[in-house]
Amino acid sequence: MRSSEVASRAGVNIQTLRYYERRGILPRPKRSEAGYRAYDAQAVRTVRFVKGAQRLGFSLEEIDSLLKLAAGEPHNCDAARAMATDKIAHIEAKIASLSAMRDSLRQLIATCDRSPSRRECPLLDAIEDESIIEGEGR
Amino acid sequence: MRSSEVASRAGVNIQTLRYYERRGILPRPKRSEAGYRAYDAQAVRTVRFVKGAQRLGFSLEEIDSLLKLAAGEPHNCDAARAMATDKIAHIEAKIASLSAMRDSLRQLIATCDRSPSRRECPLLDAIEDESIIEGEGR
DNA sequence: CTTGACTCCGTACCTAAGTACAGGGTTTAC
DNA sequence: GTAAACCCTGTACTTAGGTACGGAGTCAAG
Repeated sequence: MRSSEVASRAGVNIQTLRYYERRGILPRPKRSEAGYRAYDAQAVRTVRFVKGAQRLGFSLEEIDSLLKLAAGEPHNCDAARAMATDKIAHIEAKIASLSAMRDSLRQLIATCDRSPSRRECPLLDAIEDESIIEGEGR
Repeated sequence: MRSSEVASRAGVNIQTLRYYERRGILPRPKRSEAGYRAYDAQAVRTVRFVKGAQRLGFSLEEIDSLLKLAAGEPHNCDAARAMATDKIAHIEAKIASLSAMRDSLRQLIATCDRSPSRRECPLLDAIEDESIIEGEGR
């Protein structure tokens, strides 16, 4: 697959592919005789994952570490488990905040026939400040 | 409460408060005789919400619309309900992706005593491309 | 009554994550 | 065999979301 095909299938710009390659997020693909990049189908999946994870609030650095983890790095099982456990904690914190937001909005829907100031939507309190103590989210 | 207190309580820079004010995300607070900003406790909650929502992948523009919704805008109940319903759909899509990511990582933990290449972690497929058809996420 | 710690404003700068451009080679379709 | 439509590289620009800087006013403590 050539650059433009991967790009259009994954819904990104061609330059973005090069950018990800430079960042080490997308592996350097094989090249044709003329030096053209020849991607496999995996590349599309990877890029889609990256874009999706970004929408969930992950930085490229975090996404990079998720990709490495999914690819079998680190080799050491205990280390891999520890990393995965840490990621899961972060993810569950996000899920908890989102669930609380959803519940607030449902409450708004239920009470929105009242005067606007009397509507109930405790959205501001939906997000507990769970920073997870700088345990770094790399 | 003066700027520095709000900033430190909410864990942001003072300049960030001014920036949010300019963006219309934080309401212009009352001023002291000398022109100093005098914030109420609500400001801290608002800023914390903004930072939390950003970690969940919302842009300031989206966050602005969530804040308005929570504050009783639009007045019209049907319009407010429609907006809230739309937000909920977006939020649930995020929750679904995050849940799938978490499950993938759990699977990794369960299978990580195998050789790294034999570990199972379908992380790349965890995020369905649910863009919600440009239904705008304002 | 001055020193240090705060505030104001406007403007300029920074980082992350792209995106575009210039100047060049390749491939395919007529 | 040449134009359209690709691709390459390196470098420069852009956007969102801040952050810092300069010059000036304020206020409490010694």
